[in-house]
Amino acid sequence: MTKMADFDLKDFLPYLLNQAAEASSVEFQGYYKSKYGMLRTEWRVVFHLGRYDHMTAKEICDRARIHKTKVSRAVAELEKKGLLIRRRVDKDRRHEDLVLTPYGREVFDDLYGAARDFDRKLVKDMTKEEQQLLRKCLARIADL
Amino acid sequence: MTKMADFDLKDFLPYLLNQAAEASSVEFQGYYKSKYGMLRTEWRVVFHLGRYDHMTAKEICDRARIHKTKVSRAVAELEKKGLLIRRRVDKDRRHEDLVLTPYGREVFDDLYGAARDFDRKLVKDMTKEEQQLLRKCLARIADL
DNA sequence: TCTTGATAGTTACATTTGCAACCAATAAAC
DNA sequence: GTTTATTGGTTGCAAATGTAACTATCAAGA
Repeated sequence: MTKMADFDLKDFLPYLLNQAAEASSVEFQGYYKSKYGMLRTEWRVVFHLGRYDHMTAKEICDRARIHKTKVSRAVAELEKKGLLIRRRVDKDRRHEDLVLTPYGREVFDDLYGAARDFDRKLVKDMTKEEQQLLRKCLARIADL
Repeated sequence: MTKMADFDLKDFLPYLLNQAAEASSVEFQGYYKSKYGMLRTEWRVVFHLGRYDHMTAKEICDRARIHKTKVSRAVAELEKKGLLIRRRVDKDRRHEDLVLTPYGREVFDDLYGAARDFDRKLVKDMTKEEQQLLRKCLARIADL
C-alpha cells in the first residue's frame, strides 16, 4: 500500500464535482429531453437566446464556453425543430444572428421556469451562506 | 422578456457544477491521458484496485457509480495494456477478481500522488472551512 | 489589386458513450 | 431434477463528441 491510504476517490475534488454535476443534471435533463427531445447543448443555446434575445453562434460559444461544432449542431437541430431562425447580417455575412421563434420562446419560458424551480430544490436545505459559498467556490474553480 | 430576468445560466447550479467539474478535470485528464493513454474510467478503475487491492467489476460499479459496460470496457483495455489481470473465482465463476500487475501498481502510485497534489492545488486558496463545506455540499448533491 | 491571414461556421471521421439485447453461471421454485 | 429468475459481465448498434480540415467572408498589407 501507499503512504497516503487515507485519500479516497470520494475525497478527490474532480471526482466529487463530476458526481455532483452528473447527479444534479439528470433530473432536469430528463425534463427537456422527454418533453422536447432536446439535448443539453440545445437547451443551453435556447437559454441564451431566451435570455439575451438574439446572439450569434460565436457569442454563445464564448459566453457559455461551448465548442463551436457543438453549437453549430445544436443550432441546426433547433432550426429543424422550429425553435429558432437564422437572420443574415448584411454588415458581415459570416455571422448569423439567431432568434427564437414564438414556439421557441414558449419552450424557453417553460424550461426557464423549470430550471429555476429545480435550482431552488437543489439548495433547499442549505443555508443562505452555504449557498453563496458553494456558488462562489464553483465559480472560482470554473474560472467564470 | 420573462419575469425573472435576473436568473442567469451562471446562477444555475447544474451549469456551475458542470463547468467546475469540467475545468477541474481537464488538467489531470491530460496527465494520465498523455502519459499512459488512459481514459477517465480506466483511471477510476485503477484507482479502486490500487486503493482496495482487489475487487470485482461489480464492486467497482457500485462503489464508483459507473455503468457496467463502461467498467467492462475499461477493464478490457487495462488488461490489454498490462495494468491488471483477472483472476477466476472458483466459488462463483460469474465474478472475476481484478488485481493490478506490478506495472499497474507503478502507474497507480504515480497517478495517486499526482491526484493528491492536484487536489491540493485546487483548494489552495480556500480556507479549511470553505473546503470542508464545499466537499460536504458536493457530497450531498451527489448523494454519496 | 492581389496576396496573406484571420474569423464564423460547417462537415467528415474517428473515438466514446448509452442502451438494449445477449451469454453464462448460479440460485430459487416447483 | 428440471424449469425459471437473477446476477455478473460482454457485445452490437445507434447516438454523441472531439479533432481537424474545410468553405466562405472579411480585413490588412504590399
